[in-house]
Amino acid sequence: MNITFPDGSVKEFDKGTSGLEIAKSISHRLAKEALGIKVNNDIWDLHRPIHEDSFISILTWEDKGGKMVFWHSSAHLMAEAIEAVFPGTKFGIGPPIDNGFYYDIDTGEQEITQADLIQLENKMRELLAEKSQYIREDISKKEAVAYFTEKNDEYKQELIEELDDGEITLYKHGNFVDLCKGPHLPNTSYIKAVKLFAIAGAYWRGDEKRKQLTRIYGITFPKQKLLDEYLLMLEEAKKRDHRKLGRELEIFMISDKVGSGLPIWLPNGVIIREKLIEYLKKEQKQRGYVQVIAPIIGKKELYITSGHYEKYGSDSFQPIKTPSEGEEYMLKPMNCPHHCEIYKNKPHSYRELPLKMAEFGTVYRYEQSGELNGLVRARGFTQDDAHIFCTPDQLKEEFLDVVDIIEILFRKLGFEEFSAQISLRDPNNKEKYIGTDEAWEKSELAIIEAVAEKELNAVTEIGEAAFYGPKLDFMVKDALGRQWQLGTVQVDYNLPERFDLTYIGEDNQKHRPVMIHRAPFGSMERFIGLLIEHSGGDFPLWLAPRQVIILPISDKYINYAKKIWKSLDNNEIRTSIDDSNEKIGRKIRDAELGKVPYMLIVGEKEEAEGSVSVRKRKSGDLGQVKLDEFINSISKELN
RNA sequence: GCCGAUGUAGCUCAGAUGGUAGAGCGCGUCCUUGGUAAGGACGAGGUCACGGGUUCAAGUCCCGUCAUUGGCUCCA
Repeated sequence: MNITFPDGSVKEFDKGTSGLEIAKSISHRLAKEALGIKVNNDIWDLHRPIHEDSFISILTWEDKGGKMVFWHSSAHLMAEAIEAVFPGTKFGIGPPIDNGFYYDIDTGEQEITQADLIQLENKMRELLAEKSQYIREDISKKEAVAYFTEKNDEYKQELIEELDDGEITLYKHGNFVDLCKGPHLPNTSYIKAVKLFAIAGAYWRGDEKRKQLTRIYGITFPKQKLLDEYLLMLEEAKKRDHRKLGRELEIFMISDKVGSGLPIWLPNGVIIREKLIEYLKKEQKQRGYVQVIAPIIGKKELYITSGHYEKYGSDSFQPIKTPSEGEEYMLKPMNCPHHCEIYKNKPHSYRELPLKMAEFGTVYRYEQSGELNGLVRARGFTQDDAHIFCTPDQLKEEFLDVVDIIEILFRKLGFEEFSAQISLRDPNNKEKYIGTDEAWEKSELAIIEAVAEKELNAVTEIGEAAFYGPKLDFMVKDALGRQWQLGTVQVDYNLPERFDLTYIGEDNQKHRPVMIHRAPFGSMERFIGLLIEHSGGDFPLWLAPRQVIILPISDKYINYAKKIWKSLDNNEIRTSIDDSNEKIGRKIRDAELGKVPYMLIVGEKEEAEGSVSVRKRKSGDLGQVKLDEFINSISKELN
């Protein structure tokens, strides 16, 4: 049979040759590193014989597929350990995930706690040393049902029910047998380092109404060194946690007494926030957006009209009642209903469209308590919202313009790597959505074409659209490679309908405009939370709350420091003076930990020459320059 | 909302088996007036999240509430 390699070369092998044998024929090293083999479009066990002409690639730790095989096998190993330590445990599912694997289990009466993880880890180490082979076995549905019925494992039984006879396989290793389609490592000894992390509850099959199982998360590696690096990375992430840095750098606070999920912006945070807003406003103004400001409450009827009350009313902050009239007002959960009312304030001609209405609007949503997370998930937050009212024909162009803004913003903030997700409707399930086929086709096409034109790296998800229109979401990767969902662009046919929005067309007839909702940052809170973690608190100069700090060598030079401060302040450079009674080394350390981009050290020499000694955050001493020179260069940097 | 963990000074954390609270950092005062990542001395800070209960006695044990946190579910 002919085996085609990823580089296109073809080599002949005997029928029944396994992936491992093919790897060996290439190099000893590859055979050692191989974890699985991709045969055509499936991943197979290395030991599984190949009988037909195939395209193959050998998967190692470097491949995502290789890691998946590795972690899937690790999940089985953990299951074996669990069964040994907690006999009678029933098993749900145990898949690999982006960083490791988990297994959902039901230990019945036996309670499993954090402390047991150590024991399980030890058991896993013991088991992997046994070098048990992972053995694949085809089994009939009847046999499979019989096996798991006897084992009294109703979860596996349920999974089998949904499979067709003839496609059921078991994997055995050591003392553990699992219903599993594989693939797996040749044997357990590939796993060299084990770490179990956490116990969590997880609903069986993700269904809130079903039993909650115990989920154990773990990660394994083929080398101890890789585990050490991973743990180090986790520590780094912890250091960058926006909740920790947000407190230390006095960006925001949360007070139990004010309410959970309600971040309060401190002066340093306000500077960052206002700078970002200023930048986006400028960008929007150039593109013809107009700013509006709506109140943060609105009558309940407004949200009944918009449909939000019906859908979210009972899970929202409940209505505010007026003292006498018996009217009910709600905290606004979205800005769009207000903006629709603004649109209706006067009749519109097609000549005015697109109308781009922007507001940094603060909204309140009663997020579930378990979801709250610093700035990243809050109950009160400010969207960098805008609604574009346009004709269907203008949709694509407007979409492109929005994508353009998002790109510019992300680049400006140093997120070079970002991707997008196109969410379309499920054409087999049209009743879930509102709007005509024609409108959907037009708007989906507009998004797809806009994405293609911008050459965005996008995935398409069918059935993920909102009920009122398709959308495009943007994801960025932060400095540690973590994905965050940020900006969103959504097409909406629903609200124009509900609010009966119209414009007069060229034909002198009334037409329905289309609305685009868009928020490039998503929310100021979420975005700044991400920015904190991405930058580790080392904000770019233009956003840094304190841009320059003057460090006098001793208090003899405080007067000179004040003079410098005045010059910098006149140039709108955010400057402070460390007039504490400390030595220069200490002042530098404090400024460094305070993440101030520039330190100006001034003493006898500097005062005599009208200069400053510049020290840059993280890079150190840049030498002595004239004050004017420094102001020039920093102003240039800020351009 | 659900499962697990946690809640002690502004921050980070110690406080076996119940006997009336401690460190480092920060803060204040004083000494020191210094040249590129921590100068020194002294001092002030705590209803041990809150509410009940057990006990002669609770930071410590039990119950409840609130909050934080790791997940799950949800996310206009």
